[in-house]
Amino acid sequence: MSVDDAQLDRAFTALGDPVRRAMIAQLSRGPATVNELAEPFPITKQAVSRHIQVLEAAGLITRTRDGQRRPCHLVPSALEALTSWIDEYRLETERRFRRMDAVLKNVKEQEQEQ
Amino acid sequence: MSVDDAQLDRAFTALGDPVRRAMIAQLSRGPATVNELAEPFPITKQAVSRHIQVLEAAGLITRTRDGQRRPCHLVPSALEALTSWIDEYRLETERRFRRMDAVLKNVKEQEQEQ
DNA sequence: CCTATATTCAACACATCGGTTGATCAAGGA
DNA sequence: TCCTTGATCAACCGATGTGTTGAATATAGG
Repeated sequence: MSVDDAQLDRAFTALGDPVRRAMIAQLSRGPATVNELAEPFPITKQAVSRHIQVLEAAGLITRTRDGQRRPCHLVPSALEALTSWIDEYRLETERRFRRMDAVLKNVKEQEQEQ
Repeated sequence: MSVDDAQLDRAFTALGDPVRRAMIAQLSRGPATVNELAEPFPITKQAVSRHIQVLEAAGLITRTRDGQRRPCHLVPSALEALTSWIDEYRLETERRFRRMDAVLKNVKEQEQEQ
């Protein structure tokens, strides 16, 4: 299952900020509200609220309703889509490296036979 | 093996651009020069050169020297560092979901016993 | 030596990002 | 109803990102 290009843009860009990565880390331990997510950081709640909107637009989190609170929840499948994208190219590169190593090994053996 | 925070910033941000992701895809099929990487895009070589500098600063590629050319090579271990970071939090979230499912199942069973 | 090719540097324009403050909206509780 | 709390909206500011053009550097090759 693949995602569209613009969504990959948003997701990778979202992870390119240390505040948002820390939020991801916190949310992996359970849902949290804006206030709870804001607590560790020396920035305003408004700024945190916008970081959350970025994560939500990227599909990395979803939000529910609990009275006046809007808890955030991590979406593991969205994270999985990113690792899939990366792994496709990493694995292809590693395969290529192995093929190249094999070729070099053959060359060496032929040199020894001379 | 973990990387420092600023390097994660650069790497994830680097992947948050469709041009740079396309370059990663191309480099997974083999090394390429600035000119070769520029060919698919309707932008100047200078712009491509800077995209390459971003990828290099992020540690995602390295460059060698071949006469007047500067071929780029993908660094699979750098990609692996990113999937590791993501997987840590994805897997923790999935474990938590499974624990929650188990709890809900227990509640259901207790209700049936009443 | 002279020229062509590959790449990079420098300066600029414009958009987006990440933060602020102040106002606003929505839900709860005395 | 009134006040508090949680969250968001709007306007603004400085920094950064991505593109451009034009000049500079470095290597290859006649």
